Amino acid sequence: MAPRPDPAETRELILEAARRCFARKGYYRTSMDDIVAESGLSKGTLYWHFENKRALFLALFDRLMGEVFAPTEEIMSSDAPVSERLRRLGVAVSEAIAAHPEFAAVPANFLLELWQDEEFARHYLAMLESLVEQTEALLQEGIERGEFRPMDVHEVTWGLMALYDGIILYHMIGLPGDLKTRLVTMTDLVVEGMRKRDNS
Amino acid sequence: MAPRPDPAETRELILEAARRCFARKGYYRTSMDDIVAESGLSKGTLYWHFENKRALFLALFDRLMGEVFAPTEEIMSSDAPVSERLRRLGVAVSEAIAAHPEFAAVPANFLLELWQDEEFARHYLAMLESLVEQTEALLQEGIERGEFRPMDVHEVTWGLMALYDGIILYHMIGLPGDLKTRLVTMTDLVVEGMRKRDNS
Amino acid sequence: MAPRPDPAETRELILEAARRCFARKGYYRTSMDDIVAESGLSKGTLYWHFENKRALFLALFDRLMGEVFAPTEEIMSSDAPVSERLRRLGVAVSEAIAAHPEFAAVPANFLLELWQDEEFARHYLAMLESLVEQTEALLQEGIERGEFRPMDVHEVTWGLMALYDGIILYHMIGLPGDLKTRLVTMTDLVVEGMRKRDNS
Amino acid sequence: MAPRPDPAETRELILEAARRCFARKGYYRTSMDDIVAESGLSKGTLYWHFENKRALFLALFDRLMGEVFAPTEEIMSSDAPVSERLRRLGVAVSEAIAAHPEFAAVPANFLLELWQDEEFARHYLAMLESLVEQTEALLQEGIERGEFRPMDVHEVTWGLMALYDGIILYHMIGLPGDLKTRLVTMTDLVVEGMRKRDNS
DNA sequence: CATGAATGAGGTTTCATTCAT
DNA sequence: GATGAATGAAACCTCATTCAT
Repeated sequence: MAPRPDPAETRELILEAARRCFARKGYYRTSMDDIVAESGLSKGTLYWHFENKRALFLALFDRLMGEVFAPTEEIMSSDAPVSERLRRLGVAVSEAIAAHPEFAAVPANFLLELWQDEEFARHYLAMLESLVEQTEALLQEGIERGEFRPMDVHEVTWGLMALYDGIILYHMIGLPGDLKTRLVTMTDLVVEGMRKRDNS
Repeated sequence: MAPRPDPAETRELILEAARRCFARKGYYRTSMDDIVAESGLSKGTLYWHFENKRALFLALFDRLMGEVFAPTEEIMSSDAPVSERLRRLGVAVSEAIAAHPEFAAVPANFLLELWQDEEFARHYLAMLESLVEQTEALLQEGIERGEFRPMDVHEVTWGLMALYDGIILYHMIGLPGDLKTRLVTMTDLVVEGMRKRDNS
Repeated sequence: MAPRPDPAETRELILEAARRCFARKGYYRTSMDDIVAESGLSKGTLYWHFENKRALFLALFDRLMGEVFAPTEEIMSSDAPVSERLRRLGVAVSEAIAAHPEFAAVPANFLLELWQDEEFARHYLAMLESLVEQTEALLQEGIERGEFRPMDVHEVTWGLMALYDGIILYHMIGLPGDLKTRLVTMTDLVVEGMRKRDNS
Repeated sequence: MAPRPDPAETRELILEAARRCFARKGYYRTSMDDIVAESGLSKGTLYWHFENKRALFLALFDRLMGEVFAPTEEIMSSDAPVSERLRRLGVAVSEAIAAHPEFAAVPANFLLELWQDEEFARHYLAMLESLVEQTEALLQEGIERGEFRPMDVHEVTWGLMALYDGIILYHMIGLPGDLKTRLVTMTDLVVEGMRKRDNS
């Protein structure tokens, strides 16, 4: 007899296949048949595990965001100087992406769907907001410790997010340059820009 | 029969209708039928003026990028301090986008939905590269004038591009915050980070 | 829902519907919608079983050619006089065509509408060549047995093919006359023309 | 001022362009736009000279058939032996085709349309019948002169037509071999098959 | 006579989803 | 749990034809 397959494993196979497909061709250009072919499973199985294409994408997104942001919490709560912690964040993110080179495209795709899709939008914002809160607290700490000048912490936090997403996006679409170098360079510049000057 | 319309005007009607549609629903979710309905023209007319959906989008993209980047040249070649010119760039871009609220989504579409498309990618890169060259020259001038510390001009230029695209993207997808404020705030932070310190 | 039908049977239904449609209107004038209507199936089903219209036609063609040429091998390898075998071939072909009155138009379609198509041409040639080889061997045997005068076997074989296809074509397009009579009459004339004369 | 173009010349240009297009791609795959491009004229001009695509094709067909069959009358009414005249017919046809290598495909295309198009059918049959009558008379003369055995003249005439069309068709679709050789070889074989034997 | 933009019905194909087995 | 054939709406695109200039 064929060994009865483990459902959790099947789910895994689907997610991995979907990850490869979405990374290769994006959300719209990936068909369920593509994922069927990539996974070696059947169409019915896909629909048994995931309600529809969107739900499959959403599940994948959750897991990917988890992997990318897993190290952040630890870094943020260390007691190194804030500027040092920010730089380490850049390094951590770039390493997470480098470790999964092909999956990295998915968040960009996600934004695509997000934009004008209520369900997605709520989902993504929730995720982003927790990250924003942590970063705001980090910057605030920097100010209180006297590392940074006073500033609009909320504004700069969103600016940093946008900077990171922009750099990651450029990386995904194959623009030239090294991801880690660019993340660190730009983080350092912004950190330097925030730093308290002796004469100020 | 109806009096013969001016072909150039027809082309315009199509582009405007397409702009509204793409801004509303994105590239993939907009069908040629949507544009037909929005324009009030016939499908044959659309295909008479544009080879296919992709070509229509590309034509639209070109024109939009032109509008957004039209003011940059003038700003870049002024003789104000480089840091001042950079800040004005941010202002100019945000105003161009604000002036055409509904069209602005199109470039984001381009990046998000179409980066898998070789033809599109080449097209966009060509456009970006000219901007990169100008910016590199600007930063170089800043260093030579003693405004900025020495740095890897190429790297920072791409980082600035990514920063701008990230901020614009966040704006397009409706994340909270004011576009101009954010562009200026972040530009200033980076400029401050590049600035030559008295004691360095 | 309807009880699950047998896929092989579905394929059969499609082929039969296509056969009727192509016979009625030819390849180009038959739309996939025509075949959908004729088969009572859905468009998706057609495309599940056949990659595209061309592939459907090709599959149909293969089967029809198979039916028409099935009896040839047996006839060719009998030990009757070669001239007798050639005449029997004509009879067999005309009977195969008469047995499937409505399908017969498809090969004509093939030749007339699709000879510009590389893929089709290759396909047809492969089929024809095996037939050509057999016929060449047959004529050669006729010469060696002293039934026929020496001749350019290759040239005459292709001439016979063309004769048959011409006659079948005229039959398909409804020109007057009886298929079998004409095939046999012309075969006999050519055979007579090849025959060794006592005084030569 | 531009010299006013001669309408007859324009008509000629259209027919020549159409000939090239139809020969290249067949009737259905040739679009009016193809002919517009090939001719360098405008769509309106095509429709001013010809009512529609079909009428254009028909006009072209007439002229081509005229060119191919122009020499037949003279040959048929010579007083050479009938067998010799038949052979000359084959030569004449092959030379007419060789002289216009690219137009030759059109008659085959014509048959395609003919098949199931009443208007075309009438047209083609009228042309063919005049040829059939001449050929029947020729064969009859051959019998009366004692060159040929008695036979069903009508049947053999249609058989010869089919033979010629088959050979021409094979030539058009690019099957191997030389057109003239094949026409002559097969004509001779059939003539030989009709010839009165000394001992019969 | 000539032009070419405009038309719209109709073509082929794709694809997310369902459901009997 | 798993399968894969079946569905049909909807996508993109073609093209013969018209007609105001």
